[in-house]
Amino acid sequence: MVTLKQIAEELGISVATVSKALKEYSDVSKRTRVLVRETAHRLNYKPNSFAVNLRTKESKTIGIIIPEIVHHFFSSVIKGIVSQAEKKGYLVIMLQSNESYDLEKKQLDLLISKRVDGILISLANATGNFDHIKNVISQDIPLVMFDKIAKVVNCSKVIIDDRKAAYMATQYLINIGCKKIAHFRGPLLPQNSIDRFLGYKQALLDNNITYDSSLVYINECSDKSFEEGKKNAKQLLKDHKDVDGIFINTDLVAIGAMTLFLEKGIKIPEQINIVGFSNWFMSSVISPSLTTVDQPGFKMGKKAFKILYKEMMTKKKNKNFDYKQVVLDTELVIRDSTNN
Amino acid sequence: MVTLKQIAEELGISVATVSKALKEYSDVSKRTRVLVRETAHRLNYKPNSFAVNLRTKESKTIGIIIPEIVHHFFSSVIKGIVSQAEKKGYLVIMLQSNESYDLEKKQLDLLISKRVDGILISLANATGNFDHIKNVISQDIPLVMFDKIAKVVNCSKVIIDDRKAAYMATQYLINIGCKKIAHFRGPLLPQNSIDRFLGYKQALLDNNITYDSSLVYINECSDKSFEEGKKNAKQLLKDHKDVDGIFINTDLVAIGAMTLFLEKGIKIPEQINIVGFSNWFMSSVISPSLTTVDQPGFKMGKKAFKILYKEMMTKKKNKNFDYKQVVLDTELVIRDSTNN
DNA sequence: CTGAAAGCGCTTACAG
DNA sequence: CTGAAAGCGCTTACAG
Repeated sequence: MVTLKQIAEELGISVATVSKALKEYSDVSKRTRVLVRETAHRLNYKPNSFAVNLRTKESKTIGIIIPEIVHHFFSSVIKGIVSQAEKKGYLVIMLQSNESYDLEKKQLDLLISKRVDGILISLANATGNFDHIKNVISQDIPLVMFDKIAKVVNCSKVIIDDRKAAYMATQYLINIGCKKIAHFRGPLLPQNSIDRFLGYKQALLDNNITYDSSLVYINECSDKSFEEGKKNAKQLLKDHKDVDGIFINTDLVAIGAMTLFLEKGIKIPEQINIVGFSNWFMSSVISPSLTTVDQPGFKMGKKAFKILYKEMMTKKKNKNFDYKQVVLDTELVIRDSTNN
Repeated sequence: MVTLKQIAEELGISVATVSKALKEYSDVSKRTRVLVRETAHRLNYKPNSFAVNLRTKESKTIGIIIPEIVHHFFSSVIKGIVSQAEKKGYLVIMLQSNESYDLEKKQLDLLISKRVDGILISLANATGNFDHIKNVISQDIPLVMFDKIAKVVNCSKVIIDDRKAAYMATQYLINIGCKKIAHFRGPLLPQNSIDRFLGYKQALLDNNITYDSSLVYINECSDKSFEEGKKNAKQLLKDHKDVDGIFINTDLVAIGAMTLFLEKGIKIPEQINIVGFSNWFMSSVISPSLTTVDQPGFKMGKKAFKILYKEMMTKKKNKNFDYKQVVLDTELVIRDSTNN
């Protein structure tokens, strides 16, 4: 590999001058600058990033930790992050926590050891203690949480208003005439699962519909969403034959539920109205197509990187930054699984 | 950040000894070793990876370039790579070529500049010239291609036998009695698109069915697969009303086609048998479920990393390595979209 | 405008 | 068993 030294020797000048010429410093003569650049190009010189990192104390690399890669929403977020990062000359290291707290913690350590310039993270469902995150933040390493966040942690965040979105979805079911509305919520722990549930509950209360906890179904295992949807739907039919609407935490679970209903000959939306959450692209494609809350993954990824970038730049100038919380808009996409 | 120097000063010994103690070198007294380790732990010492990289000339990082992140198959491959890499202490930088040759080339340069220890790549559809890849290989940087490969490039590869798999799929359609079998192929360029087409063609020939090029439909734009499936299906109905089987390049396209047929009241599999390719998880879930070729993404990712790892280790010992080509098994998963 | 020098934080061959 | 020294390849403050 070609080094500055070799270019310097080739031209009979010093390494310092070569370095400066390559960086377009103004205190190098035009002649030298041109000569150096030509030689560098001819020898196919590429700066040794290891050395650059060591000197500048930056890696121009960020890390991202998500619970699950094989997931339409998360991969959209990643795409948003990677595309934006590339524009700014940053590379992205990807890690998957597998919804495990221990792994998440270990991976955070890994990224710190690698001395990434910043970290983007969406929490694992199993994460209930946030000391590992706080620890990173207290070291002044820029960190932005997205989607699955911890409200109690003080840092920048990019989210949607899950509560409001769930409220709107439930209100919509009420508006089209549903009287008995069930809710399939996700696992207990993650904040957005909680918020969607709270939105559902609030909408009922505001419309003078008594909240009935037996209408709320939990699905524990998030990597078997489709199956869980079927299971919950089956149970629902046993428990409450007269339910006429369901607000479901995630599209894939909703699709599972719809599949079961169709198998059982129950008509959607005539007998049961269904609203999902996430606007997974399959949801527009299945039959009947699914009414759902659109969750802007790509946009979220872009925004999260932008905030992180600002924090990294501010830190570089040794200034302090304020934490920012961005709430992205969601939209209820009305399709054929509800009776409109 | 704590450095070796600080530990050394704390204990009144040299940096060299601290370094060796931390690395469990045998020529350090037990007492010193223990002392150093305790102090390092107490001060929360983390080696500066920038300095380590510069000295050891490795980054313990690999790069991966894929055409598209938001894609079930590719995200499965990534998951396989990331999980395997983590086991061996490697971090993974992810880049997306967006099916663009120019981007792919630029990103390869980026990774080289970052001095990653190895590269995994699946080619963009637009890539027809392979000099950028050959250039990397000629620099002795370990590189493994997977799934979308270039046959003419001499390097390690992990693939499935697309041709054989397509042959089996087509043969199956023939076996269940199809007389006029169409094929929806992908874009023209990528090797696996070509191979699947050739497998289809060969199966026809071996069964004395005349190959008719008007039965082969191209879909150009790979990020609108579902729509392209519908479009091709529509065209097919106009061109060849009597087709009784279709072998389709990708599940998502197949699902698009099925959707159109169902809309037009055509019965699957009674009127048309459909076989897809990839075994996307939705394919088992839709109605009718889709017969398809299972393409083992997670396994492919793991295998690709393993081969890359071996090459990196061999290179480290300054030995030469032979290129390896691994062909993973595929399986025809028979479901309800074919008449069995 | 150019270059010598120091230093980033580590590792390792070598001397003692 | 310990440590001084050199060096990985850069960047930048400083002197001239």
